[in-house]
Amino acid sequence: MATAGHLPVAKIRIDSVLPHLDRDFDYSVPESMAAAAQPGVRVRVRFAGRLVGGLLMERTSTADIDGALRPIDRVVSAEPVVTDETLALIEGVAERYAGTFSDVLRLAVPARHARAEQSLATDAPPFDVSSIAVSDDESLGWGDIDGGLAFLERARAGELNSSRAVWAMPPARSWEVMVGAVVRAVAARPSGSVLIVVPDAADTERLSSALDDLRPITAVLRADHGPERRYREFLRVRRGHARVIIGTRTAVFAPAVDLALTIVWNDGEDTLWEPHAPYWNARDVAALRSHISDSALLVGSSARTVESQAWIDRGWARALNPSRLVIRDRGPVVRAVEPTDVARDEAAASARIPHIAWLVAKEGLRTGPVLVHVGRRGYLGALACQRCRERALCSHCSGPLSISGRGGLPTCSWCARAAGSWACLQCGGSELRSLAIGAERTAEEIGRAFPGTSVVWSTGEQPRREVGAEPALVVATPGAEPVAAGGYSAVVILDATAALARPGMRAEEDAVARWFGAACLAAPKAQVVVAAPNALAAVQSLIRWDAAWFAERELADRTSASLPPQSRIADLRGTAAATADVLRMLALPHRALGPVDDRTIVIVDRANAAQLSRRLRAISATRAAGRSGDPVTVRVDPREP
DNA sequence: AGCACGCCGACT
DNA sequence: GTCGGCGTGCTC
Repeated sequence: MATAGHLPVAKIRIDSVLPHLDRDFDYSVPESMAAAAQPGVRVRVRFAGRLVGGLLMERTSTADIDGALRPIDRVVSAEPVVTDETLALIEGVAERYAGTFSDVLRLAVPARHARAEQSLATDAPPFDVSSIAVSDDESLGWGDIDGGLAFLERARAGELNSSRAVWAMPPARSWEVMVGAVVRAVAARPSGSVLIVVPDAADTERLSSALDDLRPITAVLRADHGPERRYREFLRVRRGHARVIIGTRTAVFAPAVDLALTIVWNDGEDTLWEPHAPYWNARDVAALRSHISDSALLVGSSARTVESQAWIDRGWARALNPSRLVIRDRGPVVRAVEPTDVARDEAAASARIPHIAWLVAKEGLRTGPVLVHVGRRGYLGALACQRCRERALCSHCSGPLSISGRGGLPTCSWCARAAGSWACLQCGGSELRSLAIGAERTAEEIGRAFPGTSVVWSTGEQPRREVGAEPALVVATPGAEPVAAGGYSAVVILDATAALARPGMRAEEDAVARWFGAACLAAPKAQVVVAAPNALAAVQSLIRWDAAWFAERELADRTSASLPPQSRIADLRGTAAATADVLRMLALPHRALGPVDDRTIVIVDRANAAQLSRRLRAISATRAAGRSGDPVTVRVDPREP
């Protein structure tokens, strides 16, 4: 078999989860494949005697090893599936999260579908960008943001360059309209792609509806589209037919041509975390991408995440906050009510609605729909004191008590001890009650408190996307709130203390994000009631419509506890001996917590952050190759340490 | 991961 | 004398 005359060597990355094989291997390029074997194409090669898949990284003139090379067995398709930029991104993510290239690649690139490849036109269909409709600035919401119109103007002028911004929603505006305005601004330019990453499939639909006139140049990337459609949309991006790319978390790797801007919406959502190794987060991948390709980045949320606030503090991104004037003029009137302020109306009392909340809802129902925001079904098991509603904690380790299964005993979710004779630490009460109950039952009970009112309910399993402007009680769980035409006339947030009492470092931040999400759906100057003590910082941030202030506080707390984002941590899971072995090999100034339950947390300061990732990656490779000791799973900056 | 090569115990 | 134990090492 003749070898290609020009650049006869191909550097191939093998599809393998083994960390010690995560490097390039040299193969010769047969003359017959010289044209097709370009960087970024999928190949099949013989490796350790077996035929395996691989990715062609680059063509070179000489090999790194002596002796004869094996030839590439086959070029699977001449269609490159990565660009120079996404190749660097995938490698960068593997390094940052101490994982393997192939683990990241597998998620970044959908499975090949030959029919999709053949049926898709080679050339982009014609589209006249001058036809893109631009609405007036007043209706878009960017005028409500300090510096917002200037940002939009720079996007229109093609002057975003590598700027990074973090925006928080102003009251009574719609995120898809705001995102849409920026997308249009970029799409109306003669060139440049814009990539928008959203938390779930429903959000891709909301956004693509708002951008309907851009459909010919829009691709939607989501996991539930099926292999053929998924790969076709991916190819439309790769071939440059789509300059507007909307998708869920893996879309952050989309091989956009000439990427100008990446937008991440609602960056605190847990769906932006990849559940498989190496457990990356789409916001942070987008940040890395902006860094690698010098493209612009816009991250936004109804509230503000601690991570994006840290970017602002560090001067890496600029804040685009709602103007205080607009908050005063259009913002909802937010009130905190004690959850123990039980309604005098009997039916409302049985539905656990605080008196003022009941009054506000009743008043709101005179003019339009009222949103009742209830806790998640998943916390059905959580327990609190019957008398003072304080969260019930284990007397042994202070873990949260819950009832798992039917008629089960109250048990600690941390140490698994049964709470035999429980007494409330707050008031000494001895009776337990369920902290939050399901949406369905809540809807029923709430309906009884408002006789003659139509009740609509929406949950994650059975979501309702929108409701009309006519009066109705809309009971919804977090993340499943329907949008109301013209906005809700009132919003009532129940189960607020339960949300704050959830275990985990992000409980308060998550609760605040959910409340802002619900409050954003209110009409201008609408009434919002949150059933939680007024003095809590989380509640204050909603009252003042100041998510940045709350994020600052959380960031300060995390910083003083040496937790990310101002430090970098790694969660090592494995036997005590194995994790100790990894720590020994680390050779980097660090602090270690544990081992507790086969988990050890390693903490390093920001100066050593990149080094920690690199070292852990190398250690994984060495240990896997030597088969020395038990395996250790590594998570860099996990969502919950 | 697989699959080689490699040097020590009980068997046709 | 050999068959095979799985330790160490490599895979272009």
